[in-house]
Amino acid sequence: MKVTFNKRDPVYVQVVRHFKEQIATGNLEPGQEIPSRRELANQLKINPNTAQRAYKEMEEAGLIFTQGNSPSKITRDENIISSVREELILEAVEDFVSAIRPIKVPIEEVVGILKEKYNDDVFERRDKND
Amino acid sequence: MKVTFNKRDPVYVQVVRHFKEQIATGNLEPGQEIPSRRELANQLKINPNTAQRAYKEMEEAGLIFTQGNSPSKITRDENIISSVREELILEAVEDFVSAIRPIKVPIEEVVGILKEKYNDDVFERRDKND
DNA sequence: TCCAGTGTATTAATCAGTTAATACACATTC
DNA sequence: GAATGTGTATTAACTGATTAATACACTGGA
Repeated sequence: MKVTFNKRDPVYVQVVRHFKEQIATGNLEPGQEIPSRRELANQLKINPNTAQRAYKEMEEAGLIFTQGNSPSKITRDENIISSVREELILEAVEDFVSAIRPIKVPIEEVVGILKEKYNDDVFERRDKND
Repeated sequence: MKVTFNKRDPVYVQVVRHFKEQIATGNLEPGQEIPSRRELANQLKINPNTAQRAYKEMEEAGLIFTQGNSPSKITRDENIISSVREELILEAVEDFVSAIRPIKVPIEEVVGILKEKYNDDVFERRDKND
């Protein structure tokens, strides 16, 4: 478990996003246990309350569930899981579109640059994340 | 002059971005006068100090220049202007790539969704902005 | 039993951004 | 020359979001 934080977005938002990505890619499986609030806080060097806030959001979104006082687990609801993936993709695309449209760049030019950048640095990146 | 603000980013940042877009598209021409700090604040319903901060950033970035106490003007440096366009595009693409890559979606699928969304709502949008 | 680890809740402190209130020098216009 | 409208600077207050500190209740196992 490792997350690289940016300074722009709130930490708890970034934590939620990280879990969503892990769920979307299947890296975290349905029913799988996730670290306790305190342990996550230790691992990521963040405050336990920040971890708690992230988990609370995920719980309310149905991404994880908690029984008694045992560690939370990833939801087993496949509908939720697949919609997480869709949501992440759509959100990224919509942000991108609203960023790029005001500049009035032809779509094909955008796609060209996009493909180029998408394949960039893929080797170093593979070392880091997988 | 009209800008729709989101709540995520600081207002002064959004103002700067708006001007960059206008410069990049040629909607604001080299040497063209822009509203005074106080007038911009009036138009956008923001605090004069926020307008001042935005202009200060733009001045430091060489996007605008100010002589004496007459209203600031768009730079006449074509290098800066074209690099603004490049910068906006590259930044958007890089943000998008780093948002989409962790989800491990095939690039062609992404491009498909992107093209679809890019052409979406183009009619209503045209009414509003042009 | 008791204790360590869990989830949960409450309150305080911190921080960035924004707004606000003034002030000053300058120049253009009336 | 006075007035108005520029740009610029300084300082303080406010506000909402975020993070931090602390406490409480529960439970499963040693």
